Amino acid sequence: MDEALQEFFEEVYEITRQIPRGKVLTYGKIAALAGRPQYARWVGRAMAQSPNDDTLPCHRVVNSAGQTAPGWPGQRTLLKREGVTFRVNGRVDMKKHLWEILLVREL
DNA sequence: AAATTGACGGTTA
DNA sequence: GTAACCGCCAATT
Repeated sequence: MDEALQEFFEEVYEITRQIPRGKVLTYGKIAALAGRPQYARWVGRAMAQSPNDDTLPCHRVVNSAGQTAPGWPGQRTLLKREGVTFRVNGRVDMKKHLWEILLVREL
């Protein structure tokens, strides 16, 4: 694993930790917030290898279409449990729950 | 070394 | 509204 990429992963986790209950962020947004707009796929990789840390709400990360992670049905349940609503097509109602963060980030 | 693989995204049809 | 296409880039085959 590349050193810089490892650092990027850490930042991704840090950002993910700050997503409020009932809100979601997308892979692309997180990547951009971490300073690497083109690394959306690596955010996904970061989640895939993330330990089941209770301080890391990785279930609040969906793709830009509002779709939950493939191979992880439980994500839907977790989100619903904290008040996230889904549309009929099975996607998260981004209009309501996308976390609008304007820069910031201290670390 | 070359091709394939993703918890992805924006544009186009 | 959906589906296909192309760009992305380290890791894995």
